[in-house]
Amino acid sequence: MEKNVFDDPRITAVGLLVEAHAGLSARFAVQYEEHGLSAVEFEVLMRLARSPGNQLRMTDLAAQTSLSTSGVTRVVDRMERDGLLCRRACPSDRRSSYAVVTPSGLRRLDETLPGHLRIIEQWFTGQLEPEALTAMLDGLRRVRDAVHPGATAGSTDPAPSDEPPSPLA
Amino acid sequence: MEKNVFDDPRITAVGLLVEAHAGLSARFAVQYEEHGLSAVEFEVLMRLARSPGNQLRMTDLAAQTSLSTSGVTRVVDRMERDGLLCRRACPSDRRSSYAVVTPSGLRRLDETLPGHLRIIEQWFTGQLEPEALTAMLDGLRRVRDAVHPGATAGSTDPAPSDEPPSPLA
DNA sequence: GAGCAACTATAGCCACAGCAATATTCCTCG
DNA sequence: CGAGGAATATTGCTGTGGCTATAGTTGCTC
Repeated sequence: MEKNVFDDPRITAVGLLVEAHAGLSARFAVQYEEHGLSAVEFEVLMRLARSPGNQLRMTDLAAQTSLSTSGVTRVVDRMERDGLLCRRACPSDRRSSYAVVTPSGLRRLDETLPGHLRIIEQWFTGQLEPEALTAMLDGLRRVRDAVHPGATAGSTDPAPSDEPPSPLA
Repeated sequence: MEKNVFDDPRITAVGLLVEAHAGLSARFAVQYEEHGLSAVEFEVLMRLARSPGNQLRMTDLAAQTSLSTSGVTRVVDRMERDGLLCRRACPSDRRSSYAVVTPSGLRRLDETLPGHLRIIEQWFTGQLEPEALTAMLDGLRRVRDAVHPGATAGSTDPAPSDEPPSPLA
């Protein structure tokens, strides 16, 4: 009997992470759709709504999401067309424009958030006792801090902007 | 001072999961690329290589990956064109075809796996002491079992096939 | 002040994947 | 045995997002 690489505990570990993430994302997606949003649109709304003035420069929005700058252009195009966002010229730098959440966008987010939180509680945080939950979250935080999303390549100290790279946590 | 929804611990929790996953996936992606593979191609190779006969019916491959059946058709097209896979007619059911890993595909996987494992260890499993790691993995397993990837909608008992739905863990 | 590099947003082009439609094959029931 | 329905793989169409080029803007250097 030869050793089977596929049973390697490291493979198992990433499998758990990937499948937990995928399953949760799928749950989120169906709930987003109930409110006419996609996952990226929801994330954009969240990032903007938590920013001062409900707005963010396109570049900063790209840095905070998993999108490229051109990707942000397209998403903002769609969401502006749908009335959730609008563009605003940056007074101090004519290269930049702000994406601003409209009242309609804020309303949409308010409608979507309660169900979102309910899903998180039902399928994620509520699945574990408090100690187990904090243990898992501590582990995830350590991993997150290590891989540091935003520092994709092996740069020593990216510091892409003044904003904290991961304000979500 | 009003309560800020964005500081809700549930939001923080999913943020950790999402960012840890995203960061790790990004690390994986650059290593895959060093060996001319994409993430889905690597996953396809893994799923096939661990299956008896290094083969799987297209539908079963779709069920085991995050792809739809048409998605599998395209991926297998590309990988067959690249010589990593080949199609084989199913003798017992002429509707089905097998995707079979070629020796070249197995070689590619063998070349890619060591670096993959190294990345997992460096950025994921190696970031935590053994007890913290198992605590986190136990939590992830509970969440994974709850959301049950493959049962996307609210069906009570999907049981899509005889195969275990998540052989990765 | 002129020149030049860096930055910002966008548009063109392409790859990828999902949905729906289609063709073929299998199975079950009458 | 035949008909109808389920299953399987594929293709067309579409939406999405990344990469690169481009145009406009800023700031730095000399």
